[in-house]
Amino acid sequence: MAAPSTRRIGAKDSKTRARLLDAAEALLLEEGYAAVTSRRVAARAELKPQLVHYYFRTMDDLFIEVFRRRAEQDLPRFEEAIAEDGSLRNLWRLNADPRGARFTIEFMALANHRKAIRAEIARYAERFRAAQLEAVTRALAARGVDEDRLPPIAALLLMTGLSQVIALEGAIGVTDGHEATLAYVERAICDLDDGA
Amino acid sequence: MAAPSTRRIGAKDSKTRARLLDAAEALLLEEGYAAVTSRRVAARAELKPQLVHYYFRTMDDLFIEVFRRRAEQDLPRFEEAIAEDGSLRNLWRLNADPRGARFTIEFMALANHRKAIRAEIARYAERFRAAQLEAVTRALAARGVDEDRLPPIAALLLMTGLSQVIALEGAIGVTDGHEATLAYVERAICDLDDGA
DNA sequence: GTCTATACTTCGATAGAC
DNA sequence: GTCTATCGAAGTATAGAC
Repeated sequence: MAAPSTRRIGAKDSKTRARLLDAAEALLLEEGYAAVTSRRVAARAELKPQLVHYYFRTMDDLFIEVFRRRAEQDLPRFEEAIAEDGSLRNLWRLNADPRGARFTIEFMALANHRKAIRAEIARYAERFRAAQLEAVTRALAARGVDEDRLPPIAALLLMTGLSQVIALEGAIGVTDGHEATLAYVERAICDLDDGA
Repeated sequence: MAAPSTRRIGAKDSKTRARLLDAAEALLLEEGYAAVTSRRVAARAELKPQLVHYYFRTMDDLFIEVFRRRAEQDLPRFEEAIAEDGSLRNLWRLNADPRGARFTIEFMALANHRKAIRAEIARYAERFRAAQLEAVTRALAARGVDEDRLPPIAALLLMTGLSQVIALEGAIGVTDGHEATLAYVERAICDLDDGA
C-alpha cells in the first residue's frame, strides 16, 4: 500500500495552478520531459518551487494534468475539423502540426520512463486513435478507396509517424527532405480528397 | 572556455568500460534516457557508481559513446543489407526493428534535452539518412518508379516514421492496428521489389 | 592502469506558518 | 485557502588511494 499522505492540495481553479501547468507544458515542448522538474517549472512560472507540490501531490500528477488538459482541448478540435467537410486534408493538417507531434512523442517517452503514468497516457492515446481512425475510414470509403488497397489504419499510422519523425528531427536541426516530403503528402491527400 | 579538467580517464579497451556501455544502452532502451544515471548504470553493471566517471568524463560523454558504438556497428550492416540484392525488403526489415527505432527516438529526445550532444547526434543521423536515401533512390529507379509518383525521400521518411510510431506505442502497450499495418507495408514493399 | 572516499548540487516531498 | 522552511534521497563530478 502507498502512504496515505493527508497533505492538502490547492484549488483546481487557482490562477497559480494554471500558471504552473502552462510552465510545465512549455518546458516539456522546448526541452523535453526530463527538463520538467519542480524547480524549473516554478522558476519559469516565477513562483516558489514548493508551490508545485502544493498544487500537485507528485510530479507524476503534474504530468498527468498537463496531458489531460491538452488532450481534452484537442480531442474536440480534431472531431470538429473532421466533421466539417469529411476531408482528410483537415485531419492531416492538424496531425502535421509539429507542436502536437512533439507533445505526443514526449508523453510517450515519459510513459515509457515512468510506469506510474503509463496507463493514463495509453488510455487517451487509444481514444485519439479511435476517433481519427473512424474519420479516416469514412473519408476513404466515401472516396471509393478499397480497404485492401489502402487500409485506413495503415494510412493513419503512416500519417502520424511521418509528422512525428519530422517534428523530432526538426527539433535537433535535421531537416533534409522534410519540405519535399510534406509537399508530396499534402498533394497526395488533396488529390484523394478531390477524388483522383 | 570550459574547465581544463586534467582528471585521468580509463583505457578505451577496458572490459569494465564495455560493461558500462552495455548497461547504459540496455537502460536506455528499457526505460528511456532519463533512467540512464551514473548510479543506475553502475548498479546494472554491478560496479561502483564512481567508475562511470572514471571511464567517462561526463554523462554526456557516456551518451555519445553509446550512440557512436551502435551507429558504427549498424551503419555497415545497413549498407551490406542494401547492397546484397538491392531490394527494399531488407532495408525495410532492418528499419522496422523496434530496438533500432527505440534507440533512435531516445537519442533524438535526448539531443533535444541536452544541447551539448545535439550536434553529434545530428551528424550521425544525417549520415544514416544519406546512406538509406541512396539505397531507396536506386531501388525505386531500378523498378521504374517515377520520382514524381513516389519521391524516394518521402518513401524513406514514411518508412522511418512508421517504425518509430509502432515502436513507441508498442513500448507503452498500445498495439491496435500495428500488425495489420505491418502486414500491409510488408506486402506493398515486396510487390514493389518483385516489380508490380 | 584501476578503483574509492568524498564534495557539492539538484530534486522530490512534507510539515507547518500565515 | 495559500505559501514557506526544511529534510532526506539521488545525481554529477573530482581528488587521491591502491
